[in-house]
Amino acid sequence: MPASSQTSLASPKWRRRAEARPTEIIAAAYAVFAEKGYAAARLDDIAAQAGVSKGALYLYFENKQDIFEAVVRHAIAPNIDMIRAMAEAYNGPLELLLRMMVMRVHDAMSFHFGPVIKIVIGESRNFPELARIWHDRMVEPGLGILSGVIERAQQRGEMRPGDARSFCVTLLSPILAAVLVRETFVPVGAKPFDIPALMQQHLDTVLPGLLLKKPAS
Amino acid sequence: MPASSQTSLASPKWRRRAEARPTEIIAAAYAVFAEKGYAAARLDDIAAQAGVSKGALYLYFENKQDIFEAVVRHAIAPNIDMIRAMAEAYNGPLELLLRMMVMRVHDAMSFHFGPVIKIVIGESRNFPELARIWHDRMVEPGLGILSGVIERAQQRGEMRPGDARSFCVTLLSPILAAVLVRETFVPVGAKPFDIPALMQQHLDTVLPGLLLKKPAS
Amino acid sequence: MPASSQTSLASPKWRRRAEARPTEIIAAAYAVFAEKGYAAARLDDIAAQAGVSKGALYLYFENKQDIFEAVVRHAIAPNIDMIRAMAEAYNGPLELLLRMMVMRVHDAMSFHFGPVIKIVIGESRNFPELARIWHDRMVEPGLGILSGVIERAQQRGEMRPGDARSFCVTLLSPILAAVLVRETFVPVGAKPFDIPALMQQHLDTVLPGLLLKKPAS
Amino acid sequence: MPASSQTSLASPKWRRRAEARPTEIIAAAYAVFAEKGYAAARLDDIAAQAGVSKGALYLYFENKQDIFEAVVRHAIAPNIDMIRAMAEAYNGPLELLLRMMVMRVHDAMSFHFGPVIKIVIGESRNFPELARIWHDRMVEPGLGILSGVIERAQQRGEMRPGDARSFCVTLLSPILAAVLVRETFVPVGAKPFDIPALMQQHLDTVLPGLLLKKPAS
DNA sequence: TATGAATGAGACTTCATTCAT
DNA sequence: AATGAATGAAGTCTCATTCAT
Repeated sequence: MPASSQTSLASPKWRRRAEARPTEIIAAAYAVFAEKGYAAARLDDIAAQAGVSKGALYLYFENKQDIFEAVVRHAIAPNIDMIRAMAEAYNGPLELLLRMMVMRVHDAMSFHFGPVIKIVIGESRNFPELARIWHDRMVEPGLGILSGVIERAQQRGEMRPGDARSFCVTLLSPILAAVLVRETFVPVGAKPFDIPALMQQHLDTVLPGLLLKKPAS
Repeated sequence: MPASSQTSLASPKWRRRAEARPTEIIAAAYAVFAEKGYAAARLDDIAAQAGVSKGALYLYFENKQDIFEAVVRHAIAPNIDMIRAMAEAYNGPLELLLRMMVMRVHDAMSFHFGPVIKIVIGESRNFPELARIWHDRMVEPGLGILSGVIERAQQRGEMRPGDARSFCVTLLSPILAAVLVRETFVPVGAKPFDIPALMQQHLDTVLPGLLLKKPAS
Repeated sequence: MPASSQTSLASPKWRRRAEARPTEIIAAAYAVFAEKGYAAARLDDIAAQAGVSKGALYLYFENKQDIFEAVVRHAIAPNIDMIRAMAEAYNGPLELLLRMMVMRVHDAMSFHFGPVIKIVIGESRNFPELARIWHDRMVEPGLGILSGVIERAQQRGEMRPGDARSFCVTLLSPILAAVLVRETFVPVGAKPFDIPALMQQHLDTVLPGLLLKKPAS
Repeated sequence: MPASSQTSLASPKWRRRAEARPTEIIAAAYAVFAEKGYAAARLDDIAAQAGVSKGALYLYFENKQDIFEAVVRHAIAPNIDMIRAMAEAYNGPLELLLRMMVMRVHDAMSFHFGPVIKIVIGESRNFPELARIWHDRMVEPGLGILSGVIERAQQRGEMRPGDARSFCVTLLSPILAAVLVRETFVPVGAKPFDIPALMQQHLDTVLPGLLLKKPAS
């Protein structure tokens, strides 16, 4: 197929800029990985879904794992940035900040992470690099931001003392549980949770035990 | 945990013990699945770890999925029974019951489920039957038992009103989160949680918001 | 295996005479081979159908091929003997003898050989020994007997001259064809032949061209 | 018949010829199936004989059965078309048409079907689809064409009355018998038939009993 | 004589990766 | 930059045969 000479100058067929390709592949890969899990996802399917040939994947990525790492990075980056920005920019009552941050994490988990985190969890033994990426870029920064907020509040006397990272778990883990239930068990017949209502009730239950009356300074 | 130590004394090479075989295979399979995940676990490895030939697996199980289902059933059965027994037999203060049940779930997750639930989660799309088993035998009964306790306490006026199943999530989800972190992220450098301490602090934070003063009857 | 002393005198459990076993196995094997063909027939099934253990097969037969050879021998022996007896004992008009012999072959093919000859044909490349048995014990003797009858009739001037073995083919091949059609194509929708009627019409058509008026001596 | 002789001149190692591949594979498969039968034919051998890797087979065929079905179709198609064309185009004496059609069938059986029909027969229980293909595309159309010729001749008073399909069996079955003998028993020592001579004698014997003097109209 | 658990070679099939074009 | 035919290693599963009891 000596098409190169013709294509390079005239082809209106391949006008699509090459820079868009990796993103398209990542989007396709997200969909396929979400549906099949890591091992069962076939590069054929990813290529077909992305509208490129199987060989083209290797122009942009090293191998299958590299593609999944890109998917993970893409899913993580904007969300953690947003959470960090929120924590830094906020300037209001503590309770509202906590509620907003929790809901922010909920949105991310619910709409962007669900299928991916399942794979990261399931394949962490075989592909520790995936777990490392997720930890280094999502778990650790996320916990750092929220526990920073908590620690500063503790220093101000607005929160009860205690291990800040554990408080993060108390606040956030229902999101993880609810999303995993939705992704894993609802398809086989589990009664779904109304996740926003669940989180509302959770925070209403938990926050009073965490927050201290601001000392009348 | 190879079974050789037990076998070596009872027989020169190996004695026929048809009844023990399935259990040995399940134990070996648990180990291999825990290490590799579902797809990457090789039947060769399971057979080798169980000390039998590859073909012998098929004397006791239909196929790979059947082996994993047996692993799941074995991991689940004793624990859910124990939790149910505890809820039915108990006859004391509510708070203590809740604390005991939560710690019971923690023990199960921590020592028996961790690696298995990761696989069930990761492979639920490809093997819904696994998710179904887990849901029908563990999630639904477990939630049923605990939410039953909660609802009865609500009727007695000992707990605040609200969706009982959501309260279960509030109580239990830190266990899931902590175990997943331990299994998934600690191996790649995450700072481990002191899970018992975390649970203690969690319950100390949450229970006061859940329990009502028993009306002075 | 010093079990003989006990079994030989007292055992009421194994009263069934050992001599019957091979025959039972052969009968079971006939059924299984007929249903599955050679390669797909499993010794498990043969053993189960015969009501013995798999290992027991090897007490009476060398291996799978040996079992099938026994099946072939059993299917052949009585039939070829009967045909030979008929040809030797007969003492009547030639046409009737020919009709009787053809119908005899038809009965054998129809009721005893059908499934077996299919296998012998299909596996002749892999197991030439099967083809050899069939040829040496069935085809060659059968053709010999019938062509002997024909040649003697030709010498007496009662049949037209020509290659006697080819005349055998003219007489007998419709049986083969009809049985193969019945065994092979009727199960997938072919309109079945009324084989006796077909053979009647065939002989009515063919015999006049073969037989000569006996010279009025 | 390896294809190397053809390939060696056109390309240094091997040129991409996607269109040729399936045909080459079918040719190789024909040879291997003919030698081994269905079950014993190994895809390794077919691939090696076709000069491709094992995996390449699956680029063109679904699985082993699909390959054999392609072999069957390839063997059948041209022959049945030719026979139909002959019956439709012919415009001469009936006896000559019958002789030509029988010899046409003989050529097909003798040179193209022999090994394949053996497998179809032998494996019809396990792979009814093979029998169905053969029946629907070869047996039924073939019988239809020839019995159509016979029925029209009967209506014209040129053939004796009787079941036309049974007359087909009378005419054609020696071909089947002779080819099966050649394929099955000659390799283990059977005296081979001179098939053309056999068919000549067969037709000379049978046709006089089938044909009627054309009424002097 | 009889068992049936156990073996292990070998088959089909899949799919990530490569490479000539 | 792009293709997609081709590879080949690896995995699951089957089953004839063996052997300790």
